[in-house]
Amino acid sequence: MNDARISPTVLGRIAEYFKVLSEVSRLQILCSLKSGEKNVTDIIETTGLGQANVSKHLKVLSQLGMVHREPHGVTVYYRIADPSIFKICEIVCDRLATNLADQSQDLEALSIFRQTRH
Amino acid sequence: MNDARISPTVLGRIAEYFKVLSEVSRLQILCSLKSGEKNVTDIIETTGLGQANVSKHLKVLSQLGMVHREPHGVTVYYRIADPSIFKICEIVCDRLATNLADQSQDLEALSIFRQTRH
DNA sequence: ACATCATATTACTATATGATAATATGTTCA
DNA sequence: TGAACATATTATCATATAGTAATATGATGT
Repeated sequence: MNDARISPTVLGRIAEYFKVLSEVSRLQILCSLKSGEKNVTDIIETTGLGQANVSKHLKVLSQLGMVHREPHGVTVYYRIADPSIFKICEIVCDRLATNLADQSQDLEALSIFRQTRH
Repeated sequence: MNDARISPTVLGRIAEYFKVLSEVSRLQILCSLKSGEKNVTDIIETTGLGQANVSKHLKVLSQLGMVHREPHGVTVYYRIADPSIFKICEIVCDRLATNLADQSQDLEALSIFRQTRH
């Protein structure tokens, strides 16, 4: 009934969270960390992204608490700090999959126009 | 072990989905539809956003299959087409809440520095 | 046909940010 | 101390897009 008006401040936090997840490069980085802790050089290699770029993205990710930063001597290790990210991605993937399925079903419905030649 | 390299195309789709959810205005619109179907004028009123702005956002939302568009005569009704949005938002909110809780616990830990005056 | 109303589109501006090259910081080891 | 290396920062450019005013489209009732 009532629309449970959520304060713009809270919506802003949520939007901020989604914005971090809305870049392919950052998703690549998160995926590369899914199998476990990696240092920056490893991340650069597995993602193919530029060094400065990776460094900047890692800063964003760690500032929002999505990854955990742990320096060891001269190298710095990062790991996923917020596994709920992947649960969220799963839901999105499911949704995208069903969308695609619906679309292909629509296409299937058009089969009545197909010429049946053999 | 292996990082299950997801194709950039798929990651792009996922990123696109998150990008749509990463704007406060669009979250406002989605929230205003949570209680049920609304026409554009209603959405404009409940969100306080400009008309052109709402119209543009609704186009984005419906093109990505998040809302469903249904014209009735001169007015157009929109409704949530993808309720999994709210499940996702819930997870994010939980996460933000625990983040805040952690932070306030950190603050609490600093209490050893507090002067105990009464 | 015309006036009215709801919604959509267009054109424009201002702002944000992703990518990258160059440079800086900071650590280890000789 | 100084060289070598890993990571971070800065400056810059190019691109994307949110907001808005003005206008267009399209349906309804007279």
